[in-house]
Amino acid sequence: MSIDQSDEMSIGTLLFIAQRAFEEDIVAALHASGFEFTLAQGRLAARIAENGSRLTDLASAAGITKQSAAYLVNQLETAGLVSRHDDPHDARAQLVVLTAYGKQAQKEARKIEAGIEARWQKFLGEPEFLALKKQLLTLREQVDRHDPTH
Amino acid sequence: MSIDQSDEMSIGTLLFIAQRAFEEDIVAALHASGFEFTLAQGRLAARIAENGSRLTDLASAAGITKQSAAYLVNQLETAGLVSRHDDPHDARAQLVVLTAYGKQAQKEARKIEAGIEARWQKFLGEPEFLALKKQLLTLREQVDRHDPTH
DNA sequence: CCAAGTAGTAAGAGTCTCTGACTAAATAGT
DNA sequence: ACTATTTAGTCAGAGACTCTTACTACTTGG
Repeated sequence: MSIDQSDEMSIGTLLFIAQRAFEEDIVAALHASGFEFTLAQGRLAARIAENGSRLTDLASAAGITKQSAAYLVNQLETAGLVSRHDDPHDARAQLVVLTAYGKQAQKEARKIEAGIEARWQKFLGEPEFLALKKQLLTLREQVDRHDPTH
Repeated sequence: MSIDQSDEMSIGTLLFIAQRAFEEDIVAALHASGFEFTLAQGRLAARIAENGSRLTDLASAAGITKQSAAYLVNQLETAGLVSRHDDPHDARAQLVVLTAYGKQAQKEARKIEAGIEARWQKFLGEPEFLALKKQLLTLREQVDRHDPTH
């Protein structure tokens, strides 16, 4: 975000435009495929690990409070996309796990994502697209305070 | 946004992480400099042209409804960052213009932005950083439905 | 001059997020 | 073991942002 003119667009604004276009395309395509969820729900669901994730970890990964994460997990649960299970190793904790339906949504989301990436790769050229991803990955290592590898 | 594992991070998620880090850094730095505004206010203010912008154009550029834009402009006006003027060429329209204080905030925001960009450039290397910006700019031409050059 | 389109407002609801305060379980240091 | 601290999650309430629907006023193109 910035306060500047549109003809001197900052990298923040450029990231914003690309990022939102990506998200909107996914939500629209998922909607067209019969899956109904919101941006915030999707962002959280995207961070659920294969064998389940703790609420606190999801919140941290998504960069929101655990209260906000709980709100979203409740909605995903109501929608039948995730279920909660007690963590066998910690009686305080739960594991949020994708249901079969949730995994179906995940599969569809991945397919849609791959389609968008393929389209973008065509716009930019393959080497440029791969370079873009690589640079964003490098950037993430520097800026993501929730990066699990930190 | 996606539903996938963190170790197979999509470009959407990577864009999200970088974009949010950028915005959060700016808001935090502006706050430290004594300017108080929110992400949404800043995103809108960033799109106000030198000689003023119409509410509808701001809304379109920011990708929100004109009602939402009006809500944000009201807040920016209350905070003394912008003022509204009648458009001399169209009695229906207004021009939203940065006040002197708003321009001061703009100047500060640009300085902060430049600092973040410099830091990122150091992380990535200059040619890689410039390539990143160029690729994002190309992407914008393809995906931004609100691009004025479309 | 009239029909259609455009700029902006008004009211109200929905979504997402936060802060502050809390319970219960785990853990570290006596 | 016992206690203090930390961690996982919940509850309640408020605030920020956005949307939809409906409207007024002005402009523009026949």
